Amino acid sequence: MVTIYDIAKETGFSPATVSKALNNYSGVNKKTYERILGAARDMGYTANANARSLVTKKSWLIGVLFSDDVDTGISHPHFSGILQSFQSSVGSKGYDVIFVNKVLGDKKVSFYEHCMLRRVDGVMIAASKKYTSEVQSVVDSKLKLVSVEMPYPGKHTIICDNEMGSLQALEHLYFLGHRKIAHIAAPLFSTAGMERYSAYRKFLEDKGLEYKPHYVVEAPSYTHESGWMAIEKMISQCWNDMPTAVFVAYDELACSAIAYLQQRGFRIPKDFSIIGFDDLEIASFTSPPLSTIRQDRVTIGELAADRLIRLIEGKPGEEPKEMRIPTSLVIRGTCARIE
Amino acid sequence: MVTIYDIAKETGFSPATVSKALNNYSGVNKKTYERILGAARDMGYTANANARSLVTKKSWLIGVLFSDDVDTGISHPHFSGILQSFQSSVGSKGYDVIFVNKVLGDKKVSFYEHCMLRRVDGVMIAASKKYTSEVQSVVDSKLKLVSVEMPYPGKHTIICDNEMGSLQALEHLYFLGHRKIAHIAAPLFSTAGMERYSAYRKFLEDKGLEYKPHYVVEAPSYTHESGWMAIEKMISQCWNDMPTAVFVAYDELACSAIAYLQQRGFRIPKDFSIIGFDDLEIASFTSPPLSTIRQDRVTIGELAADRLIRLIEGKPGEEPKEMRIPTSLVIRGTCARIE
DNA sequence: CTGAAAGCGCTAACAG
DNA sequence: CTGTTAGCGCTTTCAG
Repeated sequence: MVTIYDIAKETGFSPATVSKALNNYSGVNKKTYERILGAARDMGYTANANARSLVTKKSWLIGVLFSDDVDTGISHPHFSGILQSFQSSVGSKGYDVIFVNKVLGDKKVSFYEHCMLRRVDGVMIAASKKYTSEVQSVVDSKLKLVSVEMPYPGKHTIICDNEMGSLQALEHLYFLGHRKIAHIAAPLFSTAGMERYSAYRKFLEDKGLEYKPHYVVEAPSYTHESGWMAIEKMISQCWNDMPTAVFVAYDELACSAIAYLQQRGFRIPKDFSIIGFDDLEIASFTSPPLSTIRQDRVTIGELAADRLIRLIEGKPGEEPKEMRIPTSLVIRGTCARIE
Repeated sequence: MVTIYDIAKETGFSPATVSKALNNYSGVNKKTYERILGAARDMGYTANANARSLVTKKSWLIGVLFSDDVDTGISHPHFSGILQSFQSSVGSKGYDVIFVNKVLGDKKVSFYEHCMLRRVDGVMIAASKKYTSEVQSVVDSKLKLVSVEMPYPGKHTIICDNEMGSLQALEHLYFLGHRKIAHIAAPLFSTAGMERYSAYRKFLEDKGLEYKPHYVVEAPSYTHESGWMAIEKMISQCWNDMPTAVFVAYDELACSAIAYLQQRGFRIPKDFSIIGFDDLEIASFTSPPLSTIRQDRVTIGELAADRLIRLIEGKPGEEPKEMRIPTSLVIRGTCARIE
């Protein structure tokens, strides 16, 4: 492995000068600069980030923290969309992303310890569950952080405007003449689940519609099966008072609901109008394609990256606050005017 | 930031002993061990991975290399499934994963340079395109590596058995009585695209079926739109000699094809039987749900992790070779017996 | 079982 | 403009 000492020896300059040249410092003679860079290239030199971080106390590493469970795994389409955008944004500023896990080797290491071990410059939190002590320990620490799935007081939070989105969905249904609107909620321990449910309640109240407990089912998780169970339960408990439309808090649950209803012989949107939330890729592929609320994952990722880097680099940034990213209504084929 | 020197001072032992205790070395008195660990905990000590890596020359970092384009981005469902499994496997052995990009800060850094800068212990390559010099430079280097999307001679490759899968799909169609089988190929510059296409040709030959050029369309990319264009082209060029079934090399393309055909008034599977490849999540949500070939992403990720770590740790491992992971046929609703 | 000393590769004053 | 010196925090011989 070639070091700056090797280059120093080769070119006759001191390690210090070599370091300066390699880092594009101002006060270096053009000739020596070129001599050094030439030698570095010829000798196949690459800087050692570990050594550099040790002295500069900056790792150029950002930890991404997410729960290990299904909710926000890497392969979760919503989260991976945000991650993709976040990763490429911070990448363009020179930062690498590492995943922060609870498990590291045989030892179980806490999220916080993992972040410290790697001396990350900042953390992006994408955990969706209510305060767990594990996550809380990094929130309470001095680590710079942004959050993208749930708000933490006093911290930058870039999160979708769940109320706005829910209202867009509900207003759309209302506009189409629906008054008997049911709701399949996402797990209420998650921010998204809870906020969308609250917006549903608020909407009913604002419109003077009666809240019927049997019109609401909470899906136990964000999965396919969960959606299936939820709609099944809903149909059975609404048998004597069927809704005409259902606002489903998550596209994947909505897709399962459609599949279930169609299998039971109901027609979508003739018998039931369905509207989802998130605009996952699958929403385009159901038949009919799912009307839903789009979340701007690219913007969320970019903004989170921007805020975090400002925090890290001490740039004048806005005060840490909760930013709500607007949603938009995507009309496809699962909502019909009531007859 | 508390260091081992602080602990040494606090406990009265030397930094060397502290280090040994913290790392569970054998020759340490039980009493001192406990004293040191207690102090470390009380003082909120966390090791500095950068300093450690500098001396041990081991970073516990694994680079994941993928093309920046749509094909294998983090949010690509196939890739993210493998990544998820890979990440959690290596994580349990103490390794962290970083994404290796071409862009890092303002400078464009090559994949290889990025790996070197971070002194990664190994690399997982998930690029699907034919040899690009960028990727090639890391393949030709001394970096330990495994590949999961395309084979590199002399390197561990864990990849799905595309021929097996294609044959399963084709035999299924054949069994259902189809003889006029078309093929929508995935981009032929990718391993999967090429191998599945080759298997299609081989199958025709083995069955003594005629190869008709108008029965084959190559989708320009792995996207929704691309699938739409491909099926459109196919229908137009087959107008006088329609196939009864089409083997589509990638689920997402297949889903678009279904949507297009249905919109044109064709019935699936009555007018056309469709079978996909990969068993992405969306395959369950089309209507009818898509019959397809399942790839075992979990196994691929685990095996890749295992092989790479063996390589890194110099454990007795098998010779680097190409491992083909078996596929399985998933029968759902898009293939029917010909009438 | 414990400690002294050296050094991993690099940067950051501070001189010259 | 260039070099000297001193660490960053940790591990690793090698003595004791």
